[in-house]
Amino acid sequence: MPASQHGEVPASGADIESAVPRKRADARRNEQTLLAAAAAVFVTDGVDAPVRDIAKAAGVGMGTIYRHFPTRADLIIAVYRHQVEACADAGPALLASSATPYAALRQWVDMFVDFLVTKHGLAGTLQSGDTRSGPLHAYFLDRLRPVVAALVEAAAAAGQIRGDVDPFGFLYAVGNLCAGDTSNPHYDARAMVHLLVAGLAARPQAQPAGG
Amino acid sequence: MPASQHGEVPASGADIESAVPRKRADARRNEQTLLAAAAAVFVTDGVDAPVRDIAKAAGVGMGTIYRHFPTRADLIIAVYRHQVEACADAGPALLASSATPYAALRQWVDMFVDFLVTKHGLAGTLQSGDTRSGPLHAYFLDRLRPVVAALVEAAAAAGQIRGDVDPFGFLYAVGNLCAGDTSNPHYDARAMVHLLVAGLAARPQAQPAGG
DNA sequence: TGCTAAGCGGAACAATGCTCCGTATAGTTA
DNA sequence: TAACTATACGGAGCATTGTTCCGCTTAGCA
Repeated sequence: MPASQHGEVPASGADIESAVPRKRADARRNEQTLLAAAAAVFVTDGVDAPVRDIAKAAGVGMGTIYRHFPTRADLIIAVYRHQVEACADAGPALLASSATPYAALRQWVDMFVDFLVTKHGLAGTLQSGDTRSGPLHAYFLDRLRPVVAALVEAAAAAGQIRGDVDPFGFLYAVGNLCAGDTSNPHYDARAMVHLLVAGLAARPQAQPAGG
Repeated sequence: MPASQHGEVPASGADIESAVPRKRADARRNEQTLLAAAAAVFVTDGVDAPVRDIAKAAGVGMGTIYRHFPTRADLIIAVYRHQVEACADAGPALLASSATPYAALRQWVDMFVDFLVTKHGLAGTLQSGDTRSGPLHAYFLDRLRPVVAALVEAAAAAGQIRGDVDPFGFLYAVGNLCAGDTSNPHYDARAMVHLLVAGLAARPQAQPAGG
């Protein structure tokens, strides 16, 4: 199957001639500089740092950023791509190594939450439905939804969680729970996600939904 | 007791002389016009509508908006104050009328979620930790936290939910779950909140929290 | 060494929250 | 009724931020 094959991306498809004529050396150098600078700025100022600050940190102009990364969201994707891929790969691995599918699901969620919570503002950018964040939103969800779906379906098949859980909605919900003021000492995103995951395993009972 | 006494606000404290010298007639008229216009714009364009649009809809200038409402957030608070107060009042009422505290909690959460979900963008504005939304954030949380705390504590005392639930965090979490792209047909905020509430009632089990 | 396409920097544009200040007027007083 | 002043108003303007545009520079090649 045409799986992910991420990791090193030397010259983005060097085999297919004519398609990508190989970038100029300074361009490749700048791309790496930008990724490093962006990662550093994201750590100190959060993912919401202005594009200008990143350009300044990298010592390049605005135009250079936007030639390499069409939008802010694309830059964010590029910076975190490796970690997202690692999360995606961890799903099947946990499913294979854990005692039960539900245990795998819990571990996977813990890993994902750790990722989101430590990247200040990332979860927020992920959820905001504005046009600009579109690509980021789509990338995360497209990449991770199948992984979550496999975990959820396995746990449901094993009878460990209810069978009516929408994987997409669940993933989105976990992201939402990690959004907002992450530095707020009074809000413990991990605890709330644990509650949500516990709810997954609870036997569905008649909800007095008044609406 | 100096309770809320919201609803009509004739001259904001007519008894205390000198403190508030009673606004001019045109000012009072404009404030009402603004509230109505803002409410209408929020319904059609969402809570994130630009201040300029609201000014235009009300037929006033920017200055007029900002004299009446120091920030965007204050305007939003004013528009939804009645509904927030209604939510706050519903807490004790449900606790008194419901069969069990947990049932009251569930019903209250349903009511709150209905409120948030139908006001496009409100939950998002609520959570975003930026300075501008500060007042809104603070108002909602300060007003509703005690209500949720009473519900949660009653349910915990009755042994219906776990005892280690932080009311603040729970309220914040519900708000978060309602944030994001509410119009996304693939995301059902109500269902996710139900999951969270179900997790409240689940017996705490050893979480393999790796951290 | 010279040429050209690829790449670069940063000014400029658009959107948006908010401030400032000159002008208009409600309410009062003579 | 006329004059006066505190109050209120309108909207231009400022600051921030994502994004685009375009003239200048330079890597890579002949």
